[in-house]
Amino acid sequence: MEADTRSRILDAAESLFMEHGFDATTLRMITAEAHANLAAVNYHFGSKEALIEEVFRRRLTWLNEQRIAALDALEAEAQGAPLKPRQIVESFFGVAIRMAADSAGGRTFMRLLGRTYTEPSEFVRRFLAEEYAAVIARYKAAFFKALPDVPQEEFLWRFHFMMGAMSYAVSGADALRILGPIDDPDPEALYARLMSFLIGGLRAPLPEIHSKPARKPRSPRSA
Amino acid sequence: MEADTRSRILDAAESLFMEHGFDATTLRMITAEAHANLAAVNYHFGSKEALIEEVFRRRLTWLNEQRIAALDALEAEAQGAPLKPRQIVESFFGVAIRMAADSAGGRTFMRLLGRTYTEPSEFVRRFLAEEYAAVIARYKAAFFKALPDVPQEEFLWRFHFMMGAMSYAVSGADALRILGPIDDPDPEALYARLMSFLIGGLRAPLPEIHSKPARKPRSPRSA
DNA sequence: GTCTATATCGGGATAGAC
DNA sequence: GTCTATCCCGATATAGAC
Repeated sequence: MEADTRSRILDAAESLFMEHGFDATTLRMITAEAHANLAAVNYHFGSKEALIEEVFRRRLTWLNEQRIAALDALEAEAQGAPLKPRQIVESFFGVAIRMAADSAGGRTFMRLLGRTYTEPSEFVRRFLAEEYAAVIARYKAAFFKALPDVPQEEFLWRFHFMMGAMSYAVSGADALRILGPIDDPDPEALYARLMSFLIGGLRAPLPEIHSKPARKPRSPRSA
Repeated sequence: MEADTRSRILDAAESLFMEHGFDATTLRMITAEAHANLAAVNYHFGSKEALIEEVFRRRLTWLNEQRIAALDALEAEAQGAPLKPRQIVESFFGVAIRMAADSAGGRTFMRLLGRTYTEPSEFVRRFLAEEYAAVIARYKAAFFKALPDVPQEEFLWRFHFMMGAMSYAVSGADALRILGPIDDPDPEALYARLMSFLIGGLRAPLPEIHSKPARKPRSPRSA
């Protein structure tokens, strides 16, 4: 608990960003929680925006390195043969679920990341795209090789859907409570549940793209 | 485009909330976009918080009524027999995808809704839970009847995962662009893709809950 | 119902002592 | 590296004329 000021600020910011969002979180809240002085943020990071970037960078870099290392290991073992989809899914999302299971800030961070992924805030999304570029390229290649029968565009959407399911998975029981009372699952169970679901979705029969022109009643624009 | 002031404010707020989030969106931005006076928000809605609620209410009430009507129709036709999972999924998520396909504010609203669902902001989440209570109860019952072999807790998680996939689906190409360049799909194609994925996930083999104690390398807490 | 003007507050950032 | 004090800005909300 008594890390240096810089780390305490990052921990506090991560937690408060998750709970209140970027804008609603003030530097005053952060420094109060971190038992640091208000001016310390600008001293250590230069600006609030730079602090946000650093909150992501310190964990995301590590996370994606783990993913690439996991893929390296799988591909070395396969000796050029295509991997099983299940292996690829497990290596990509497993690393994330494991981080989310980390009792320290890992869970908080993964929830924050999932929420941020769809936020339209220009500067955060550009930053994320850069951080992800390398790992995405590797996994796309691995998936395309493993699933040659799935059109690439179809696969990209399924990957996107998987990210959505994963994001809600780590966002956890808080959100789920809208569906009704439920226990917070232990991480192993959550991992198993999510993997079944993801593999099921990934391997589902391909859709008929020219499908039904679903009835479309007019939606109201005002009360 | 020349609706009354109240509607113009709701339209502008919906769009700006989606783009910038609740806190980053100021009443000044809203009234400027709506060609209304700054004081008009407080006159028509009383406060920013009440405005936020009204933005959700005006579309969500209708959306969930459609869902219940769709389920009523299916159950009437089935005459007491369990529905097919596919029918239930299509009626719940189909209504949403159709609203998202609406060229007016529907798409904006669905994106906003998906993002808000996992936001921890107390007051919005409580509000959403109330708005959803009736429809969730109905759909839970229908699913439990249709899938008696799936444990209820397992199903709730799968429902939650489906909501996540759906949320990312409507959040659309903006977020997907992190995965690489891709066309904005036409709504029919998106609908077909998502349904395949959701059904595949919902019907996946049940996970082994006592599964592997995934290796857990330590994650870093600071740079 | 719509405007202008303003009260009140709290934000990010910085200067400069220690 | 850490503090106090402060600048400057823009936020929500309201008062009161029209």
